[in-house]
Amino acid sequence: MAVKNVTIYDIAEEAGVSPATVSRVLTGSANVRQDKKSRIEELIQKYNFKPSAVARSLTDTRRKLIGIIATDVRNVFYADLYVACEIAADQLGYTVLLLNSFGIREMEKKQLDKLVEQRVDAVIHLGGAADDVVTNQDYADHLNKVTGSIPVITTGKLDGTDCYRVQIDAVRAMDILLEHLVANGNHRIALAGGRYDVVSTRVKYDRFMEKAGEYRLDVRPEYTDNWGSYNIFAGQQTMDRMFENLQKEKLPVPEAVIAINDQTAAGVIRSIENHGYRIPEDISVVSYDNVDIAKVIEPNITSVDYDFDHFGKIIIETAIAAMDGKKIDRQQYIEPTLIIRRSSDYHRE
Amino acid sequence: MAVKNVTIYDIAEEAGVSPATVSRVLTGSANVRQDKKSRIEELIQKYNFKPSAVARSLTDTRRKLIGIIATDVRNVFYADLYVACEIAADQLGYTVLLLNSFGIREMEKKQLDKLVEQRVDAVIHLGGAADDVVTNQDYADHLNKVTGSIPVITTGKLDGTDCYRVQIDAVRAMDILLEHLVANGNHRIALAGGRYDVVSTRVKYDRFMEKAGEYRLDVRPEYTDNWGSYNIFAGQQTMDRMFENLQKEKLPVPEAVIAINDQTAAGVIRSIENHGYRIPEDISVVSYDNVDIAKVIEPNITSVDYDFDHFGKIIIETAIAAMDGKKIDRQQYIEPTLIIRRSSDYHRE
DNA sequence: TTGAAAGCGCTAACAT
DNA sequence: ATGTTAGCGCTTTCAA
Repeated sequence: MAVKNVTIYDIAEEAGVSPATVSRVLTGSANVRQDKKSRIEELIQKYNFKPSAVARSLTDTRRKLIGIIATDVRNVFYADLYVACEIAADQLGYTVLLLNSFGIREMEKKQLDKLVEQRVDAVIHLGGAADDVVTNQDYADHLNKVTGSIPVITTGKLDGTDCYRVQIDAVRAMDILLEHLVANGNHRIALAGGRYDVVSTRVKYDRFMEKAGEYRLDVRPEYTDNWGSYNIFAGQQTMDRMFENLQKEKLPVPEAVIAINDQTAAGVIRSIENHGYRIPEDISVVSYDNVDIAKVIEPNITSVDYDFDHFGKIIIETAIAAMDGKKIDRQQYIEPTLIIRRSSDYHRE
Repeated sequence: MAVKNVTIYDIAEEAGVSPATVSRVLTGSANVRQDKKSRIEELIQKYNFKPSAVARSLTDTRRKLIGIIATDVRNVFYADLYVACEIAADQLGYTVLLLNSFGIREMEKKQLDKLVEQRVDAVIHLGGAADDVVTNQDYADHLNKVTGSIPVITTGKLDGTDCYRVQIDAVRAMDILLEHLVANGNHRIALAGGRYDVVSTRVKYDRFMEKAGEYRLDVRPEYTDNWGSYNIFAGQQTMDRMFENLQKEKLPVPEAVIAINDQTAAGVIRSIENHGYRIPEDISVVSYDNVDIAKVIEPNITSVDYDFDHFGKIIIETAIAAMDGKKIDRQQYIEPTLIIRRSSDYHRE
């Protein structure tokens, strides 16, 4: 434990060269005579010497470290996206430092400070404050203090800050779902789950309303205003409540339900089955994210896919381009794709 | 972007004091006259100055950074444990650096090197090589090169290395399940899922066999040797296969199934229902880990809980104690608890 | 209570 | 091709 770390000086001394020469073979920044080079490399092997990234980044200015603030990696959506970022970063020679905020604003600020102290080269902000329909001013102020020196990339939006947005095209995500459902003869379509103050959710809602006329949808608050959360329990509750309201108003059950994500869809499916309806024959169910549960639930769920690998890659590339001072769009969109599965694979008359 | 970072010198100059004094108020390591102190603190506020953890740890030797190598955070088990570690570390003033190995040995070595370069104060190894019933010698050698200077903590085992083990008491975990099942009149008990070369799985298997006589269990390979993986698909396949084999041998279906984890149990449940049996009336199902899916699947699954918060805390405390050179047990056990739910809440005659 | 100065491990500019 | 030197931003003796 108390063993002193080997340094470049130790190697230099034993090899009978200067520290600079050792540094040169380490970085490959300049030519070194073959015999010296071999000698040095042997010593490096012998002591299993790894140059300190800490000392290195003191001069380098570039730390090769990207910070990520995520709401909670225990949520598959963030886990998938985080891993995609980690892999993309690794391939470009960067390391990623993950910090969770658990949806707590104070925590987000604290984690941001931690990243600044670590002198990360860029900050990636997933969820949390970036999800707010109206950005928290206090957080924006806090962010603006660092945004001058470190580029910030987010998948949501942070109004009043100078950040880069790489986001799912939520409008398109709603469109492909509607096209699919309408093409299958569904016109009484319900929305389930999600919070009204989350920007990606709101965009989808607004788009649904925008398209309702064109597609001749049977729009009523009983079908569309079923807010909730993003998990399986909430999904089930939300759907139970919808059934209750519909019965009260003597309205027919929907022909299709668009759940805000796959977990919610799983809950919705449970509720529908508990109420004695078949999926997709009586009611079709579709949702967003295409995470594992969509492939696992019975029936398998039709879901909108974002290609996380690609998503993460774009995020990391944007971060690196931004720190390199390259000109890049402040706003980029991820194209969603529809994966059709049994839960909606049914044509209604 | 190109904005130069504020340093302790800038603050010192503007405050009309020496850098050392600024450092003193930053660390609180020595008294500073109140008026100077206030002046400095104001400046720190004004520039939103955060001392560089990089420069700091160049002198400090202590980086306040703990590295974690996990198999894959997209797996809830690791996500839960990772988050518990992150929280525990944060409370003790440490930051955690997560790297995934995706079960690839080469990747594990590479990630370990990355952590060494980052000069983490300790390494926590979750899964991967630490899960092997017989430790990979190559990896052990690689690890031994660092283990002299950095303490390594694992939840599995790494034979031939000088690491600390904080592990779930797998023997006890099997015992409480057996006690519960036998008390409910189950004697024809099957095992489902898991790989034979994973140490925690093997320990459970061995313990089951050890206890079989005492509990008068109906032991046959058709019931006990149903190896598989750790996910829902594998769970379903494994159970399907078991049914097939039992029918072939004209053996009765089991009264209870112990699945290797909750995901596997979810698959097992699906298979059982597909075969027309009721849970728990015809067959009880129990499993390990007590992650979300156990509370969500219908019927809810009886599962062995490890209290991840506590588990993570012990891991982090062990890491810190080890780097402080304190004497701690090389092997510590996490006590499992049984959470009884509907999937096994049935007394058989 | 405070400042000057050295040092942490590395890289890079400048000489040679 | 290689060594010397300065410097990165901080902490920590050592003096005063």
